[in-house]
Amino acid sequence: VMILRSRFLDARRKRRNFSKQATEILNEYFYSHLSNPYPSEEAKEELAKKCSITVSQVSNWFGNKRIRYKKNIGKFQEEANLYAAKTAVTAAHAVAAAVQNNQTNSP
Amino acid sequence: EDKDPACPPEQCPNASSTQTFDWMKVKRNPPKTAKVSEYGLLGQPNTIRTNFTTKQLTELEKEFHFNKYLTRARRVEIAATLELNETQVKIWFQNRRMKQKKREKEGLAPAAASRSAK
DNA sequence: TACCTATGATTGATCGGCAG
DNA sequence: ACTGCCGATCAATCATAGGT
Repeated sequence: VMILRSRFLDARRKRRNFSKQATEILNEYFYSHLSNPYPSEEAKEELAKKCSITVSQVSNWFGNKRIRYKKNIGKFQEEANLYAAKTAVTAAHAVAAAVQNNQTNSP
Repeated sequence: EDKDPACPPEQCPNASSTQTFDWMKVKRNPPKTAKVSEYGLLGQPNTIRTNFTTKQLTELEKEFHFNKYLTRARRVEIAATLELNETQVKIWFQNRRMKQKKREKEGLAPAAASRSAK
């Protein structure tokens, strides 16, 4: 096949892993939205800013994460529980705040 | 901000671990790049990702720089020349346009960022 | 150094929605 | 009803980074 793959030998070779904190932020979002891990364009921009990476990289990360997660859920179980527990608290607080806020201004 | 459509009122009373949500079950239909025609025994309709050759990509790229959009006639011509079906050529141009747009976007954001940093 | 897994990026093709 | 395009995503693969 002469490995026609050498057709572009692109930027993929200069790949650098994201920082530990960036991965932390992305995983927190992913697992706290495990029921629907599809951040909106706005959410992606926010994540990109927090992680100091581009929106495309955020998209790539979620794309890879979703595919790899469902491919082998068991392998991510530990990680899932870790983040689920970590974010369950903040999520609960957010819900509580939302509920209270909803009560104060309900027509 | 963002809402969680799944489980509004009371939830997570059980399930120590995570459940399997719909997005995890999503399965895409295999590519139908097949040419329904002959394939005697081994029913192997090209249900796999086509790997374009360097020659095909070079030609497509050249055509793209000439015209971002294809006309029916041009598409037929190119498909024949590169031995690809019209759908593949059409899809290649669509993906190429998206790629172009993404590049332009990524190419302006950094500039704006450096300016705001000053 | 060799080998294997984790991970970011690329890309042909699919999905849903919209316009003509 | 049918077709092309867009935007997002999928899914498989590439090539490198990291660990043993």
